[in-house]
Amino acid sequence: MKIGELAQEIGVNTKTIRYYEDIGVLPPPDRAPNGYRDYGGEAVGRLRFVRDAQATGLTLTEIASILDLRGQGEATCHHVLDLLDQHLEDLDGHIETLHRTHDELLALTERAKRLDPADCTDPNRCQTIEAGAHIGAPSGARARHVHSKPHHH
Amino acid sequence: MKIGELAQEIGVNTKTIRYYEDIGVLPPPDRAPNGYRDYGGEAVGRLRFVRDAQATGLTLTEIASILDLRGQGEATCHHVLDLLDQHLEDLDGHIETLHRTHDELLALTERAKRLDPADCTDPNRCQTIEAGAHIGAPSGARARHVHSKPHHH
DNA sequence: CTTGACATTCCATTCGGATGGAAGGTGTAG
DNA sequence: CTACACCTTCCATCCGAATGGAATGTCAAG
Repeated sequence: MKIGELAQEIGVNTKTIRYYEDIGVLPPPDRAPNGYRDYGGEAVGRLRFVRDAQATGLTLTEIASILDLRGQGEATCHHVLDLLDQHLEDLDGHIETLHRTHDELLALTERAKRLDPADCTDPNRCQTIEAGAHIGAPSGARARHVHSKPHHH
Repeated sequence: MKIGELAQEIGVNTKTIRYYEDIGVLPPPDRAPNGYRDYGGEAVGRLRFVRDAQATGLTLTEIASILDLRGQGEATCHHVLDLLDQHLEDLDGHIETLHRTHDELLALTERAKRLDPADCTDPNRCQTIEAGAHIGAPSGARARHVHSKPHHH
């Protein structure tokens, strides 16, 4: 299958696919006689996994190191396992934060809707905003998570 | 409290806090006579909320539009509500993807560990990789989610 | 045999989200 | 007084993740 078909199947830009190939997230596919990239069926699953893994917060580089490392030996094996372990742990915390904040946002919208049957008539006060103003303030112990990855410059 | 104290409390760089202020995510705090930023207690909750909201995938701009908009009138109210609704929906899907991929990753590491009591002795084959090679391929209906937000350039 | 949809490579730009560093002011402990 | 940590503003840079566009090639349909 050609790059455009793959792109459409997964719903990404062809540019993105070439970019993934450049940075080593996707292996270079075969080429048709005319030089066009020619993908086999596995490519779909691969790409799909990349998007999912990305959604869990893995960077493309980490995903690459999981999927595209053969020929590196023992050290890397441990490295990859550690990475996965660590990420799973992070992920659990992250999911928790998500749930918590989900509930907060939900409460916020509900309150705003209830507050608001008269439909925000005063152009100088947005009640959603008022309602949100004190958000996050008086609610108990809050685990820090977010970007445990420090930016490393 | 001074910017450094706030920063330490939440665990972010002071630069980041000034940056948030610049882009309107945090309101300009009072200033001490010497010009230093002087934060009240609410700032902690605010900043905490920003980090949590960010963790759910809201961009700083969206967070700003939720928290920092008074004086815009009706249109904006609806806009904010829509944004929240939409985001909650996205969030549910996202959490689901996270769970699914969490399970996949977990299975992957487990399998790798089991496969591997002899500890990856062949420097030319990483079994974790082999195990991962077919990942994402033959497992049923997979809801697309990830970045529903198209990049808008 | 041209028109249009798709490819290719290569280089530049965008965007969001920070972070670095210079140049200088402030405040407090020794 | 002098370190020294901390603050200020302003400007530059970095990173990850794409995306845009130019110049060119390929192919199928009319």
